[in-house]
Amino acid sequence: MSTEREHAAYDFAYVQEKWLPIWDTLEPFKSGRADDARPKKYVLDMFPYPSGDLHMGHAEAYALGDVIARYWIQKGFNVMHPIGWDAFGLPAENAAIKRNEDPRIWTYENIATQKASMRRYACSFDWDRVFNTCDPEYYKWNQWLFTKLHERGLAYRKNSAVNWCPGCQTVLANEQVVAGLCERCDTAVTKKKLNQWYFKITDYADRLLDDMSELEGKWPEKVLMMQRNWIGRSQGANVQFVIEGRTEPVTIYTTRPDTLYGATFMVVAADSALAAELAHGSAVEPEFTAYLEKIKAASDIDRLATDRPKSGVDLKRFAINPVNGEKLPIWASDYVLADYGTGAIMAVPAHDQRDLDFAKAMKLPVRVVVETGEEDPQATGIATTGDGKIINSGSLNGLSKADAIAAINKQLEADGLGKSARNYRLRDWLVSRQRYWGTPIPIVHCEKCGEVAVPDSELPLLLPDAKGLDLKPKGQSPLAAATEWVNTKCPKCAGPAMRDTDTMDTFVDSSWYYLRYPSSTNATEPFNRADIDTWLPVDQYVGGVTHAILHLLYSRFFTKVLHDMRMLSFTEPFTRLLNQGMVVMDGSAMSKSRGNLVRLSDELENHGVDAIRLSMVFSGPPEDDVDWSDVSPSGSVKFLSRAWRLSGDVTSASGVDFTTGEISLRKATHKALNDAAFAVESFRFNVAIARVMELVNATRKAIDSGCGPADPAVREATEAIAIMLSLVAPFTSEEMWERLGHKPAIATAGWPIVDPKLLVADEVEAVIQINGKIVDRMNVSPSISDTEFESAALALPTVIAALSGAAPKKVIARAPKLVNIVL
RNA sequence: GCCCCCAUAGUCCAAUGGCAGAGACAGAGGACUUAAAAUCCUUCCAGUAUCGGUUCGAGUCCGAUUGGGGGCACCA
Repeated sequence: MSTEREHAAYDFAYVQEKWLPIWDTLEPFKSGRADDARPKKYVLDMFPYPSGDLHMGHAEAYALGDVIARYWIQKGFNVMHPIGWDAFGLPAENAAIKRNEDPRIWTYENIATQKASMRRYACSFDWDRVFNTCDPEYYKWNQWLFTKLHERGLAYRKNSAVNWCPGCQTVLANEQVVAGLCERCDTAVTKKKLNQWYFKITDYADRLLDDMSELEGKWPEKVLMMQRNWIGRSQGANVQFVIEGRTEPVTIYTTRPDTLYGATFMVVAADSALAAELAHGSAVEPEFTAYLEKIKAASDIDRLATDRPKSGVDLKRFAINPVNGEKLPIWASDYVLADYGTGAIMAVPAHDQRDLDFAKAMKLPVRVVVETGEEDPQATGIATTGDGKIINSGSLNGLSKADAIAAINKQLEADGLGKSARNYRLRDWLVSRQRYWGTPIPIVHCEKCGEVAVPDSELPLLLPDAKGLDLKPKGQSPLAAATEWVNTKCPKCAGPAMRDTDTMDTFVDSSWYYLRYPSSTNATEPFNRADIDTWLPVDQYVGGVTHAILHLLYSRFFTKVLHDMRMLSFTEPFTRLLNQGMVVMDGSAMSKSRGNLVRLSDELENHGVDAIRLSMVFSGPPEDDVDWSDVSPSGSVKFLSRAWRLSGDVTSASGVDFTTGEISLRKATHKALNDAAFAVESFRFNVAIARVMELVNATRKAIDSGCGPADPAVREATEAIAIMLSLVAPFTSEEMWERLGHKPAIATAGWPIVDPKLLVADEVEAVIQINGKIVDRMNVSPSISDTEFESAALALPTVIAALSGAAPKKVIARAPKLVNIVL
């Protein structure tokens, strides 16, 4: 039946309503049927946090992930493109407190909302694999993995000065402190001495760093750079200094052992145990204690100010320089960090700016031991850190920096006074949180047996009901108030014991979720090895750069741990990574308070799903930010209706023999298919769309003023356009496909085979240059040889005239494009 | 302070070391129309931030400078 509506202008709202139920029945994105012989591909979008409905950022991310997933399906792969929800976390808990209800309600409501929106957005997800991290069926395995890490000594508790967010009333991992502020709520982070659970990620620092070589060229350079920076490996030496009046020597860490003769004092971190010990019982103790109180009160923000004047206390104690026996005064200062290296340094003011600033403030001597050709640091106040000739340094004199480092390391090692050493900026991952809405830590504290892991048979250890618990942040986990839950018996001795009341950082949940999708309903193991071997590692991961060090580093760590546990055969989880940019408005991030928030639902209402997807993908390279003020969704609508109209103009029958079609349009079609595929595979989606636009223009022209609508080439071109558009405009392309006489779903129609013969032009216009300047052009066969090409060029009248009998110095022929004659 | 990335038309962006423009937005003009919308057609616009180098040939490679963005930051 031909309704009036079908002949009317392209109606996106009608088309959207029409196809959704049909796709629900066809389920074109189901992956991994048993009889599926196609090669496999795992395309993964970072799973969302269910805070409200989808926004513009989601719309961009899922549009991009969809292009990739849908492309590989068209290319004949069995694609798994799953989705789930990262559903534990503070926003749910805060909403629950505000609304005075269980966080489960808010969370599962939002999941339902987002899921419905994703369906309307026509995301190519395999809906059979969905799970939420707050489902007990999922977090059971979080707990199981925790106990395995505990068994291996990779999960441990320690007392330490930790990052504390007064806003969220919980501790934070180092990775969650951004410029001294809480990543989530922007409150200034303070320090607190607490006993907390850690994952020993530092054990994996070298492997996390070194294995990045296999990600080179497959992950954005920026992310690799950020991770390298974050791990922050430094190569140096540990050197022992004898302390007067102390039996044990003190070890310092330095990256510049070549400047050992230039040390004029020693500095220990004021908040270290060593500083307290050195000050203890001496005349300076009151002064030291006062100083310590002062710096403890300072926030991280104060600490981070780089131009802060140096401060410290002279401990009136002395260290002996092992190379020359000099007595060096020992100072305590907050510019030395207690938890990096050994918490003590040798100060070489001539060649380290911080030491120089301190020396100037405290009127301590400066001694140059490297001649760099720069001015005297003492006079300029600028430390000289470059290479040069070593001076004033005994046997090292005359050596270069590198040679001196090698020589002194060798000497120190021989004398038993030191050796080369490495240090990392990376700290162990603090995983306990004092909040309710997370995975309970599966540990029981028994007076007799100590820390005892909850046995596998008792997992999942369910979160107690929120009813009756006060979820308000108060610095202690709300679970502590669930006395019935807390008081238990020891799994080992059956004596009275108490449960750990903290929950896990939600980044634990997301560190292994990608392993769960292939067997998302498995009740007996976190993931099935056979399924893993089939699908993993993830072929293509898509997500925001905000996770460059948090989630992506933790996931790499988990993968390596699981590999060591012989549960995985690979050591890197994500083979390729694409980081999409943000969606911004007028150059800045969208926010309600800034008043530049664009609502996704409004945009979808006004322009339709396909136009929004197209605008996102066409706006520029995927890793660039999309500035919504620069894009034209109405331009996208215009293009889509232009493409759609072609499908109504085709008059040849479905199945017509394309090979009889008009040749120039056929060539344009095959070139577009070829170029668009290449562009998609190299993440230049905007270029791929430009190729489709070109073909739409060419087809329009062919219909209106060329071979006419009945030519088979017009059908071939229009079908190719529909299939290429299916990556980004699922509704429009499906509608075109039907008008062209095909059955749904176009998503599985298959990418047309490109005929290489149609990619070759009959003739190429070659450029003739003299001294790099264009003087003439000529048409040549694309298969012309360099020598033929060269002689044809030299025979051109313009060239003969220009040469006027002289022989060219050199002729460069690049058949069939260009000849350059050098005179 | 250290490290990384980027700079092409009014705007967003293309160009395996080989004719700077693929595509789009905005602008201008025209066709169709009683008119408008829609549609179709045509058209305008830079010599690639600056300086230097390598090369037969540089937007592309190398070095410096300027401007913008990002990461780390008292990590010895």
